[in-house]
Amino acid sequence: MSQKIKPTEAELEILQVLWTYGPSNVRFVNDKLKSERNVGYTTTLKVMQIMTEKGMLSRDMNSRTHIYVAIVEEKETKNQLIDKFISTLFGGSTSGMVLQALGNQKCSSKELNEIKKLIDNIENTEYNGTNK
Amino acid sequence: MSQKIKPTEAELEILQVLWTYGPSNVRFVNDKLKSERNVGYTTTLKVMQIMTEKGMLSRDMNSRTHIYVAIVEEKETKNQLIDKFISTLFGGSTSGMVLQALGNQKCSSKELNEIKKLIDNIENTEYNGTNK
DNA sequence: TTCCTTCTACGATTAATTTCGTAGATAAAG
DNA sequence: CTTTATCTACGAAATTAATCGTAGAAGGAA
Repeated sequence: MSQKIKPTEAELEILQVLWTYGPSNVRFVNDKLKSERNVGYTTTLKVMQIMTEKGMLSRDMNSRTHIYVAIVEEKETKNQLIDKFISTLFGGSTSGMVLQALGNQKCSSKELNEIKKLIDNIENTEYNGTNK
Repeated sequence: MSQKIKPTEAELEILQVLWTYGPSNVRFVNDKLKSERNVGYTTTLKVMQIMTEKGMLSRDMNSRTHIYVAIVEEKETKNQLIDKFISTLFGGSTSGMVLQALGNQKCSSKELNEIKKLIDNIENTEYNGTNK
């Protein structure tokens, strides 16, 4: 069983950068964050240090400029967040959430087809034990 | 344009109750919350009072026991939360989020069919102007 | 009326998060 | 070598959220 991962807003933004671009130093992460909103360098540094203490990140301290790596896994973390989101807002109904998301977001027909394809996949593997 | 609605965790729980059961007093809401986790009566009272100040709720103070009503709309609020969720975690890709949600949650085949039906609907109305 | 329960108001505290300033070390530039 | 830029460490302030205790009003029961 995996421990409960509960990143704060600021932590999530940082994880996004590390998941997207891979191991990075504080300067790089802060630059990425600043393209979205205003945030000071030492603020980002501090949060990343705290995340390291919490075990979300690890860092290579060999060079003066530390390189940080996300330890928490992207897929697992996002799944956990989706889970919580669905259970809080949609009484645990995945389809309820999906219906609302699809009903109100713009989604290209290509994307819609991908989703249908996935659903077909799930339905087809439903009885051979790879999906329960 | 609607103002930004940003309920906290505790506030969301309360909204859920009010959306589900309609106008309620503090006692009722607190009882519902307590079926999920431990929370004191005055805590719930306080949060609901704050929500009223913030304009999320209104209340009928005619009787001694105040009746609270959710002012923020369920659908609109959830849409806003989904939007933020998708943009923070999936770079704004609705299908990305849906794929991950469907891929990792259990969903009955009945639900999957509902989703497919909805997709078909969207695709069919895509060219007659009711959906862009 | 008297006692017990329930309700709101309000203040205060705790806790978690976010933010940033400053100091000191190291590296790079001149 | 001296100056300037950059980095980490650290402390602490500012914000925001969540929790609860207590007081006093109001209602109901005996």
